[in-house]
Amino acid sequence: MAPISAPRPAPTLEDVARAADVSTATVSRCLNTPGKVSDDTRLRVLQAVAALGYAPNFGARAMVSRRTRTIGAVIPTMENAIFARGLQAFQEELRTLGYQLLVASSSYRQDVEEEQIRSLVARGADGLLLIGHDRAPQVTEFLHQRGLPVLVTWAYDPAQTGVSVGFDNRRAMRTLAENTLDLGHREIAVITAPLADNDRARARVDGIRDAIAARGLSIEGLRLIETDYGITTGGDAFAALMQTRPRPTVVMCGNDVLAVGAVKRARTLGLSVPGDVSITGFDDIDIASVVDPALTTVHVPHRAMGAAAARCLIRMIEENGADASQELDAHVTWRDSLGRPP
Amino acid sequence: MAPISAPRPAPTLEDVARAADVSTATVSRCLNTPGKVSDDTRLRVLQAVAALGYAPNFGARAMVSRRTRTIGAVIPTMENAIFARGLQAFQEELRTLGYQLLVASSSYRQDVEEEQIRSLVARGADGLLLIGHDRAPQVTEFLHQRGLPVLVTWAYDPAQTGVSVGFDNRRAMRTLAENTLDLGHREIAVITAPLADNDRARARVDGIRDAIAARGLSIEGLRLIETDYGITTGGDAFAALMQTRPRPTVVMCGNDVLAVGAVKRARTLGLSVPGDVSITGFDDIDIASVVDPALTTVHVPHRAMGAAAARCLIRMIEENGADASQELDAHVTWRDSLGRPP
DNA sequence: TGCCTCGATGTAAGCGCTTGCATTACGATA
DNA sequence: TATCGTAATGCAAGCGCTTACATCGAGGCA
Repeated sequence: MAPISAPRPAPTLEDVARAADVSTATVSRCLNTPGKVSDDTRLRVLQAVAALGYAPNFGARAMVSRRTRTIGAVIPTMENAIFARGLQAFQEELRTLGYQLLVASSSYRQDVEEEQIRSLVARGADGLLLIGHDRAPQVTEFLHQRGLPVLVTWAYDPAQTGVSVGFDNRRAMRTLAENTLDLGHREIAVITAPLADNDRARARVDGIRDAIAARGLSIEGLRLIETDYGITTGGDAFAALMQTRPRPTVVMCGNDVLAVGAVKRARTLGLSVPGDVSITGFDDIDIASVVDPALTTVHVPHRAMGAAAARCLIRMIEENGADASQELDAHVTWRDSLGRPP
Repeated sequence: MAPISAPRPAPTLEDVARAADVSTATVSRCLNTPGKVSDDTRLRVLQAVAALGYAPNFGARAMVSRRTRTIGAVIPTMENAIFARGLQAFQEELRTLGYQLLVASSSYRQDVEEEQIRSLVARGADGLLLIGHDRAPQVTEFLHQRGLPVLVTWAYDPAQTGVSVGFDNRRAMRTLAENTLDLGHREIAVITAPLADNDRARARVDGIRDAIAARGLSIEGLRLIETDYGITTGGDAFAALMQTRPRPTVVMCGNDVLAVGAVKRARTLGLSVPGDVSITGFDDIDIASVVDPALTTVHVPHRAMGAAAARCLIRMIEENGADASQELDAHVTWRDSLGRPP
């Protein structure tokens, strides 16, 4: 049992001022605008700061300066590697810019997201990072009237208003689908995350439809299963699709995790990939190259996106301008899970 | 371009008071201690609150109440699935308890961790979640004199002071090593994350040594490579170990990512796992069961640990007691990468 | 020498909120 | 009817900080 010592109250500006024998204003200036203070005063003050272990009180500073140097982010879940990785880069960049990250996750639920957004705003976040465009109008309205800088990421949709840093999910998936069609596939099935409230997932499916339509082929035969994020759920969806007739020659998955589930299940079912059936992913997370056969997927520059988002958002805050949206490249990465139809 | 509307300043308590024709004190009471206000006043005030879209100013409230309902967490990196998953659970539990999560990452660097800890404290975190016990004494001292509740997790070491919620890395790895020895392995090699500043990594290696020593075998021959977290780095280390003579019959890895790298490289080198060489992991993240052959590893209850940590920390804060440490079970999960020596 | 300029410092007014204490109005009690 | 207790409300201090403005002193210049 550690000895119980009365928690010493944190030293205040006034304590420092007294120790250095100056006014609180001077201490404040030392810390914020060192140029306005003479060298020896500054030295004295800084020594007092160090001696007392002084750290400015966040609440007080926030109240008077109307800034918190805190950025709020609401992501669906950290458990998904694509968000974790991008968020890590976002946070690292934020740190170099002198900001902290306040994170909340919505578990892909729009109502939770709204609650989290309001909470972050109430906590004085100077800016918000949000994933995708799908959002109730009253939330957008709320944010807009608060005049709070908001950056949307993990998506870049020219049709949407608002600043975003991301990639074009629809176009990227369309390219992959075109490659699939070029190989001769005609029986296409899709496994996707639930489409409601998820513009990225919808865009990816739309990309597949675009490719099919552009070839003058019929969209009718396109089989599609929506299922929750997970390796097992992906496998189950795959098994179900393999029961349909004519049997799909390729299963395009909305993300790598579902695709990995499909690949694993294919092996269980005694199907060779891509010999009997091809499978594609999306995101290019680690797992995509670990699974056997390695996934042909769409590579998304998660880290670059996170870092770019941080810079863009801070620019919006500090130069309070509506920064321009930024599109990053997401390209097909060829590995082994996509081949010619049997 | 969205129409530029001057950001309306957030309404204050006083605005609400004026609208409801009461004093600010009454509004404050309505929000915090509704019982002390008459029914019709309360109704009037709440209507005004809704009409104005009032939300209390966080800084002001924090300053006067000395609470922020914010928990700070410093983790090595979100990119590592084991932290991301646990943190997600931690955050979800926090949310149900009415707290927000402030996250920082240290990139496994002690100096960065210290900086982040100080920053979180300055921001008024009501409590801190930290990973592992390794920390400069001045940091522990700082935290202690601040009287701030601190919970250590991802580790449970009976020899350490301070409250922790975690598992015994050393004992878990010792068990796995004993299983390995039981299978007849005598040429053991180890790939680990850098040991400096990482008590979990050291504990795992010590667990292996314990097992060997307990069998009366010599520790001398134990080959060990420290390398950064990553699939590729794990593979490189594996390749290097395979050059040593006598060639290891088993490579025990400090975590699953390194182990996956080793397994993939073994295939490249034309070695069969576990026919020619066995490989073990630690953590049991998704990737462990995706790789082929699937990893024999130590299963860590990341989600349960995160949730338990949240409950424990909040208890420490709200009942300001030194809660008891909690040990969770981490057990060996048998899959295919560990077999008899050739 | 006297006046002005300018850099360094101090003074004090809030920022928006909570809360101890004072005040008010009412019904109950004697 | 005079007195008192009580519930509801208001008043105002103060949390720790930033910053506009006032003050002071030391050169520089005529």
